[in-house]
Amino acid sequence: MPKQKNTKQKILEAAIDLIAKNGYRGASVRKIAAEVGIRESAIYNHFKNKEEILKEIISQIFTTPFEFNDLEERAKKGKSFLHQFVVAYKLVSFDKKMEKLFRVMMIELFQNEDLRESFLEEFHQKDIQQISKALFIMMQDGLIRSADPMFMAQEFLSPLFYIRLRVSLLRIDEKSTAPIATQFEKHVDFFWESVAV
Amino acid sequence: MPKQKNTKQKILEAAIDLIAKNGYRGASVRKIAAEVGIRESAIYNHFKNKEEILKEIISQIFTTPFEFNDLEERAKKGKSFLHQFVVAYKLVSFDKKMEKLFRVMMIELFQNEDLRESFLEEFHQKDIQQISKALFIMMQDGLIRSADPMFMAQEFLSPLFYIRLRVSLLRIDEKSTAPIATQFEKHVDFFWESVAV
DNA sequence: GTCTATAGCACGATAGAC
DNA sequence: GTCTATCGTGCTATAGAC
Repeated sequence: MPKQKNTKQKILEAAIDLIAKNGYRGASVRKIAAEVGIRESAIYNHFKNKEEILKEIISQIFTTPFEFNDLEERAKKGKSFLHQFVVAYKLVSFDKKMEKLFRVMMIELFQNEDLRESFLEEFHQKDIQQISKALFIMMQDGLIRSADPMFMAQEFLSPLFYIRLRVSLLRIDEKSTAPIATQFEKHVDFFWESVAV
Repeated sequence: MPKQKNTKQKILEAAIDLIAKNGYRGASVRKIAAEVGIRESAIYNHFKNKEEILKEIISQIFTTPFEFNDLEERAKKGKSFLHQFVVAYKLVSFDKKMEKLFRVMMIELFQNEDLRESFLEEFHQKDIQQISKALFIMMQDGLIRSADPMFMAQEFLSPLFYIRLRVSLLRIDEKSTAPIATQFEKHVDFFWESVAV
């Protein structure tokens, strides 16, 4: 089934584009079909209804991108681990596909309960857990001062989220992100200075 | 014109409620009228069209709540100034009306260019400027370490924003915010420990 | 300033031919 | 798997009576 998958994929991509611009309600089946180059009725050969399209998109959002399998070893390096993490975070922030999915997430977050739960449990929690694990190791090794690792992880991550949000907003209007792009790295410096022993 | 204002106010309140739930597109003139208890056509005696309702709501969002006229004096007190700011920030985060407006802002942020500009220029910039001014004074007084005050202000504010976002999300589903509510104050402690000389 | 009535359009979805 | 045709509904907005 190579052709079917192709059309289904096209529908999903068109839907992501349109939802990222106008939200779920603004992305009508008509417009999605038009963008793909088929009729509305053809959509229903690939998805039961409009909501199924959204559900499949939402599942794409939370394919957690930041996972280090050798976390313990990396954490021993202290600041350079955090730096690596932020470089990966920055890359995702500027990746076109991921940026669109981020917009979809932010738009629908307040209107879709499933998405809210995934946000709090996956998006939020998974990063927190990974960073807090690393910070805990750094505390044991005496690299950073002692504190609640979970809370410290949130202090580390929330400025990154805010920068990402602003990057996303600026790029919608095609404004320059140059002054903001360096803030990712500046944050690591500031944070390390804040917690290093 | 006491009666006219009353109806207009009711329309605005109903619109805020509905937009906070379903977004601008989901808040139809029909539903707004039904909630107020009048017919759709009557709405147009108070607003030129649907968009005018949104514009008036947006203007309400950015009535900047955090302004200290005696900022210089307060800043000299160091941590307790930051604590005062956060208490005010927390109050706004839990205020019912402000919480609804926050939801409206977050929902429409990615779909409304005017709102985006106001967000970046008012919501973001105004707080940053005030906090950075205070931090600058603290640096001069040797209370905290030296750094770019604007950047440090952002490091102070962005975790607050993230906590506020999570509070807002939890409250939609009427989940407990008890564990999260204390994070506002914990953030001040953590931040002060990070920058205090 | 409210009502009834209605215009004109876009929406999601289905039936049935090819 | 795509098409044409169509249904029923909800939408914003206006006209005109009261």
